[in-house]
Amino acid sequence: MDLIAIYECLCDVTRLRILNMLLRGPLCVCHFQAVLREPQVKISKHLAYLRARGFVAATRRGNWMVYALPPHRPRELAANLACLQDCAAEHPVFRRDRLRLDRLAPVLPKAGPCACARTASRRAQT
Amino acid sequence: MDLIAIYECLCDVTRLRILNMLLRGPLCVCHFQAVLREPQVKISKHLAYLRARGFVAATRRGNWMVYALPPHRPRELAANLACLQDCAAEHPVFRRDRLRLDRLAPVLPKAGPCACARTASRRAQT
DNA sequence: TTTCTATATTCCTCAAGCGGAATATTGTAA
DNA sequence: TTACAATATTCCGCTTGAGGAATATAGAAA
Repeated sequence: MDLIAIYECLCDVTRLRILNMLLRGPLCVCHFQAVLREPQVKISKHLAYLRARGFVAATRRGNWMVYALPPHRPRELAANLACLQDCAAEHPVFRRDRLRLDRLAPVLPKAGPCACARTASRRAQT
Repeated sequence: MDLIAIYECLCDVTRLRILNMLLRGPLCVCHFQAVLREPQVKISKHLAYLRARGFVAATRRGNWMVYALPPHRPRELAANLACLQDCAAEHPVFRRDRLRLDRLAPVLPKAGPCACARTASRRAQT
C-alpha cells in the first residue's frame, strides 16, 4: 500500500512547498533556500526524506545539487501531484512561492552554476 | 494550511479504507467492523479521529451510529477524495472492501436497525 | 430498575517524525 | 595542500499518533 507513503510525504508543509516548486521544473538547493526561507538543515532533511522514498531525484552538478521530480512517476504519485497542483493554485503560500521562484530563476540553466550563484556574483559585481 | 490536515488523515490505511467505504454512501459502525475485520476499538478510534476533524459526520439512530461524508466538502477535501477514489479502484484491498460491502448491504435502510443487525437476526432465525 | 447491545473513551506503551545545533562531507578554487 | 562553499548527516529533546486492554456510556428491551 504505497499510497500511504505518498500521503505521509504530503503531510508536511515544507515538503508540499518543495514539491510545488518542483512541479515547475528542476531546481537546485539554493532555490529552495531562497524561496522557502527556512534553515538549511530543515530543507536538506526534507529533500533527503523525499529522495529516500523516491519522490524526487537528485543530481550533482559541481558544488550544487539539482533536484527534480522523478521522470517516471507511478500513477498514484502522478494523480496526487496533479491534485496538489490544483489545490496549490489557490493557496497564498504556494502562490507566493511560485512568484518568488519566477522572479529568481526563469529557468534552470543546463550547465554551470545555478541561478542563485549567478545572481549572487552579479550582485557582487554591481 | 488545512491541506496538511487532509493528508494527515489520509496517512492511515484504516482511515483510507473507511473513507473508501463511505464514498459509496452512509454506513453504520457494524458495517466497518464486518468489512474491515479490525478490532472494535481501532475502528472506533479512527472514526473519532475523522469526526473530530470534520472529515465525517455522525448521527445516532437508536443504538447505532451512522457515519457519512460531510454534506458540504471544501474544495480540497473533495479533490482528494476524488483522487483517492481513483487510486482505490486499482488497489486489491479497497476493491475487496467494496465487494464485501456490496454483498453485505446493498443500501443503508432509511430507518430501523442497520443491515448488520438484520442479517444477524436473520441468521439467528434460520 | 436491571440487563443487554452498540459504541466510545481512558490509560498505557511504543515508534516515528520534526526542528535545531553542531559537525561532517564533497567538490572547487587558490 | 589548504581554504572555502554548498550541502548532508548526526545527535538530541519533544510531540504526536498508533494499537490494545479495560472500562464507560447511551439507548433499547425485559
